[in-house]
Amino acid sequence: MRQRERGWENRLADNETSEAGSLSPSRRPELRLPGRCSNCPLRNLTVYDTSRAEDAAAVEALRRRCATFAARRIICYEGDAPSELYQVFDGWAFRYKVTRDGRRQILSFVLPGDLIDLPLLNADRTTHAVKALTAISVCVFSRAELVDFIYGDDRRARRAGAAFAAQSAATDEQLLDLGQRSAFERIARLLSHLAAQLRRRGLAETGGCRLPLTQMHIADATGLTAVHVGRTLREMRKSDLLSLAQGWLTITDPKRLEAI
Amino acid sequence: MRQRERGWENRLADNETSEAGSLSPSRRPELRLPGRCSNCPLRNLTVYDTSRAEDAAAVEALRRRCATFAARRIICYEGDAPSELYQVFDGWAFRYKVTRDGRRQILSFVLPGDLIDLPLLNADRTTHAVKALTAISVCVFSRAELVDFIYGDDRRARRAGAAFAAQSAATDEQLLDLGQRSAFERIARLLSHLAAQLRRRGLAETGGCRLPLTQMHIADATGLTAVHVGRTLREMRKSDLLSLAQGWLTITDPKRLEAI
DNA sequence: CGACACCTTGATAGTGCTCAATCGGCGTGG
DNA sequence: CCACGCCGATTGAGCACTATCAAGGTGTCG
Repeated sequence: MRQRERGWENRLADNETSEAGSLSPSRRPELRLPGRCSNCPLRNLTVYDTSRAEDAAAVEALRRRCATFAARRIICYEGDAPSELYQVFDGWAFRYKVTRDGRRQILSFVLPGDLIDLPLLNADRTTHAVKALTAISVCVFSRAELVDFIYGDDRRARRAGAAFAAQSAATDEQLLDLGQRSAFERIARLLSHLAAQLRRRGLAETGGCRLPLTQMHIADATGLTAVHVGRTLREMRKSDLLSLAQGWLTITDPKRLEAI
Repeated sequence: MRQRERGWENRLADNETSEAGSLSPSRRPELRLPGRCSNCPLRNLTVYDTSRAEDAAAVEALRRRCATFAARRIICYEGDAPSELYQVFDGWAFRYKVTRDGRRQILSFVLPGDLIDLPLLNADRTTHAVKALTAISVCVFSRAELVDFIYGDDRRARRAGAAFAAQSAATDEQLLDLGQRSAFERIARLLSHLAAQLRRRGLAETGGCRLPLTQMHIADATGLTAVHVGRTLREMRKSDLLSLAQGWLTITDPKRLEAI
């Protein structure tokens, strides 16, 4: 049975403030902070639709404040019943679960525009922990108020439902990946999926995109070990499929990648 | 790369009518059909709450008809946009996805009381196929009507949301299982989880419960091969943990099982 | 400069897969 | 009524994929 010693990452306390690893200060992009909802670049990517001016105003009135979290900060633990909800504006986080003997599974990465822990709209306890991957900035809402806002109007409730359906489709894909696909396929699909997400949010450049994942994160997301992820990534680089180094992902052969 | 020849099961046409495998007619329970919603034994287990008489009447008015499907009948394919929704009354089904080269992942088993494909409340295409495992009986609703009914009242919409949250928690657990746990653990947890579900629905007896799964189904649900499932099941039997034979599951040592 | 995180590489081991054969049960058709 | 076909379970032998263990290298930060 695999049993992994708790890494340093798991020992971090709530007030950990160190920065993300491998980027030199010059290459580390600075954290952007949320502004007005009405011209938010993410406004048509969220659970609530703020493309109409009155809705944008309503959401902005609902927003309690903005906040930031340092990289590696644990945002919530499994079983918490937070009274506030966070919506990511900039930076990355991830949702994960841990077994009793310390093995970690990353369930999904949370990107700008995503509500951290969507099911909290309909349950009062989280079923997984969340951690900031990079420094992140978020908009903060009262859970009760946001829930009432969304369920106060059936158009909004349906849109939230659509977000649920989308997330459910994504996790179904993940189950297929974890259950049936090889290491090579899993990693290829994870990176390809993340690149697509970033493109949709306008966070990718033509030469590739910033991907602040360590091999350990990829390993925990795909159910592999970091060592094996490293080897597979080398294979991919050698066969000119893609390359991932220094937090930068370049997809060399998008066609072949899609075919996997 | 594993590549599995399409088994006979995948070749079945829509109108397949043969019965489920290994039970002799005497042991095969007969299929029960739905009656009045007001005294439905499943009434507090569904997406809509019919414990109040008026709600029960509303749902019953909404129900178009009852229907049955033969075992092994494919109920819908990935990508379908059905105009009707089914709620299982008796029997088992399962949701699954298939890769291009024929590997199958069972996403979940659908038990009495479950709406087949919950996300269809919020999306118009399915992202997975569904197949009857045994013969099943269902209540049939118009999708549009049921959606309007649920979103027409925010209490009902919230309850449907809670169903979403519950399913999301379940699939998160599954991701942890598939990504991080050994074959032994996965099988133990799957069977233990199914037994708990059946107990909650009053479908378990003290000596165990009926489990109409072949080793192939368990394999596809856990991401293993049927051969390896067989070996692991033998180990479990030998160590007096549980036994599964002839469609009957007996949990010999519930305590030790929970500890896994 | 040292500590630490992260990546890389090598050697070795093990879990679970593949291929193949056998056997019993059930359904079908002569 | 019996033969045959087919599915599902079981077992064995061999191997592939991935994990484990260990060591060394690089870059960043204090």
